[in-house]
Amino acid sequence: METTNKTRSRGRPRRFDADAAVATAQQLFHARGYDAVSVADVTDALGINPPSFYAAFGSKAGLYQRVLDHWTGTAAIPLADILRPDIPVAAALAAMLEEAARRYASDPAAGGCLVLEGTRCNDARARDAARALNLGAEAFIRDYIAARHPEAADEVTDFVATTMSGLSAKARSGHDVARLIATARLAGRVLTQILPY
Amino acid sequence: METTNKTRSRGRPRRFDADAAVATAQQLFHARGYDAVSVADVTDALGINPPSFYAAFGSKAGLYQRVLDHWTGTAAIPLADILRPDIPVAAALAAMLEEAARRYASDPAAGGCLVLEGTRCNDARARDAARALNLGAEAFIRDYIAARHPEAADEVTDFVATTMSGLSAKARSGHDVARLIATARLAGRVLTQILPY
DNA sequence: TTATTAATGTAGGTATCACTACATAAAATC
DNA sequence: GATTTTATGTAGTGATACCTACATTAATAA
Repeated sequence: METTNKTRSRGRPRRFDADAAVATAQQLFHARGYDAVSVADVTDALGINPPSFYAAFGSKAGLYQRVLDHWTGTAAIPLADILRPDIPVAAALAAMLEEAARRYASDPAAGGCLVLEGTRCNDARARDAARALNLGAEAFIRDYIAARHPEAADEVTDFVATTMSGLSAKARSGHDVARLIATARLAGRVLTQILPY
Repeated sequence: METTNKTRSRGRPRRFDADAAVATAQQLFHARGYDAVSVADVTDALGINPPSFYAAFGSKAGLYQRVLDHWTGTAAIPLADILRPDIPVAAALAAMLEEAARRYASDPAAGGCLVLEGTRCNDARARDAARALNLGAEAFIRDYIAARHPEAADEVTDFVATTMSGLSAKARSGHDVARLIATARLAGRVLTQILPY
């Protein structure tokens, strides 16, 4: 049994699998938050020593950036699939809120959205990285709404983004998936009320 | 000009005004969050040394408890005034959300709710103290709703609590008072829709 | 004034933080 | 097998976290 090392191009192979390390780090950051996870926690979980960590990731914030990239490709809500042009905007946004509720409560060890929680940490680099990702997602939502309801796009985007922040916060403070979905459905009612098509 | 020292009972008077210190600490905690404020930050702001700090407050978490108590008496949303029995429940809850939006964005240096943000810090004692206060507020809201709409109380309480968490988070990430109020009004529409009286 | 009691200032203790210098070991190339 | 290259293990750096021992100063009581 040997490591795969699919990503090596030339030279020596890596002694530990950086991709698997990113996945492990993602779990840690999601479960405890960026600030509460120390580099020692990560190196212990990976069974490596600090020099290996810094050779691979450069810094704790560098690892977090890698985690966010991995998360975007694997665990992010697929907005492009949910926000479909062939259904009413309100229905799509309501589906997005429900999907958020499901995901935020899906992992009992974690809770909340990795990115939204990351926007609140105390390290400037990690916070800015998470905020950039969140701003991108909100811009995508806004554009989707604006295509059919340009006059309501800003307001409705703020509403759904605020609701998602609240859902993430409540997921972290213990609300289970049923309570989160009930809340998401109530928020969805506003959308069907003000966005007729 | 001398210090008032209203709270001394017997023995030596205090050399610094602990009540004023709590107010200063409240500003620091509200502006930067519990984790990001160090004891050194507090002692520097107060012009005192660590022994005086620990003689007065016992610990950083002890100071935070005092701050929460002070906040309850001065800066908390007056739920008992807003949640009136002589107006429709939906109108009262909508007014509460709007008032939250106003307060969360009122201090440009702070942002968000001191208590809601405190429930997310990394110190167990401080977090539990903030959570206890938050749970008490939510129980008050739930009882208010249940008096006229017992079957909807749990669900609606979750919805307004989640909305307030979202408003606090968005206040911290830069939404101004106008955006927060617009979001609060949208949330309020759901309430008038499902709570007829 | 003297004795007592309380708050302060100086200085430091212990732990943990992110991060690194350096020598060693292991893997690939020749 | 010998050489080169790279990741690793040991150990530790400087900064900062919360908190405290102890001697001193100041304010009250006697």
